[in-house]
Amino acid sequence: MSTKILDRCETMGLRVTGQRRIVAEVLEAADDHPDVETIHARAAARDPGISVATVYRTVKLFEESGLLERREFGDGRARYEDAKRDHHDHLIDMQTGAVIEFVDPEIEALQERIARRLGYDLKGHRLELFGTKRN
Amino acid sequence: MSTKILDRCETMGLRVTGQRRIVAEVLEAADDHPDVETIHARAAARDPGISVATVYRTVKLFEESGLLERREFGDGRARYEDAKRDHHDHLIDMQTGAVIEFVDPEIEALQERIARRLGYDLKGHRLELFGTKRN
DNA sequence: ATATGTGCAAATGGTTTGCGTCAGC
DNA sequence: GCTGACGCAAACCATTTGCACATAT
Repeated sequence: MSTKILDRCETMGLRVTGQRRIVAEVLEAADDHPDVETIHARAAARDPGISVATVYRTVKLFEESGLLERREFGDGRARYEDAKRDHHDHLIDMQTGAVIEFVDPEIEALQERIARRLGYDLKGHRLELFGTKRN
Repeated sequence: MSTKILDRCETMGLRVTGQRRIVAEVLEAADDHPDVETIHARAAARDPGISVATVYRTVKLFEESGLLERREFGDGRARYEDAKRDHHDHLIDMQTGAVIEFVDPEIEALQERIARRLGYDLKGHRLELFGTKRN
């Protein structure tokens, strides 16, 4: 399967509209973690007529279809990124809002180990690990 | 310093009102992670006249004073817990909303190590670690 | 041709705030 | 008594939704 969001969109049998094409391409090109307002701004640069409501509907659809992943970093708005990127986690500076991406195999093991330690059944569920550290 | 929220509230020089006393006691007694609506419900059981606005103002004040810690688990509402409890982190089941508390010294080291690896200055900042795992 | 997507504006849900009144110190 | 807290209702902000019209297939 192609790595492009738009192609996966078609593969999923979703209708390909002008707006969806643009939202897909915006997120394809993004190397950050844009919120809906930002996605809309970037999309509007290509099609000034696109509405925020459509962006909201589109990212929600894409997320439910597994094309995008929704992130919530505690600032009240959702952020999105291409689901097909290599797996990674995030470290957020709550003072500055800076987002640090990283990959650490230990986290994966840790999550599974902790859940297992507590007798928790993992099948089909998504687990989010929230760790806090004050310095 | 006493371990009771109310005492720390006084120590901080905050005015002790009937409502603040109740909110402090509600969170003192809580062994879960109540959101504002829940805190208000529990508080209203003692003083039916207490308003949600006051609960919002109080938990915010307490958080800024370091008496409480605010948590956001991705469901759109903030949750609070006593800041003086032993340090721990959280694992959330995004399907059921189940909150699993755990302590794991590796997470601490991991957070510091990752930030350091990236040349990030930690001083005075609070870092949140967000890890995702699908099963 | 028909089912589905879009834009607009109104509605929602959590949280904040202005204002007049009340209470802690 | 003065400063700050409370209750109420309106305001806010991110997100969702109803409806009339437009468009992909």
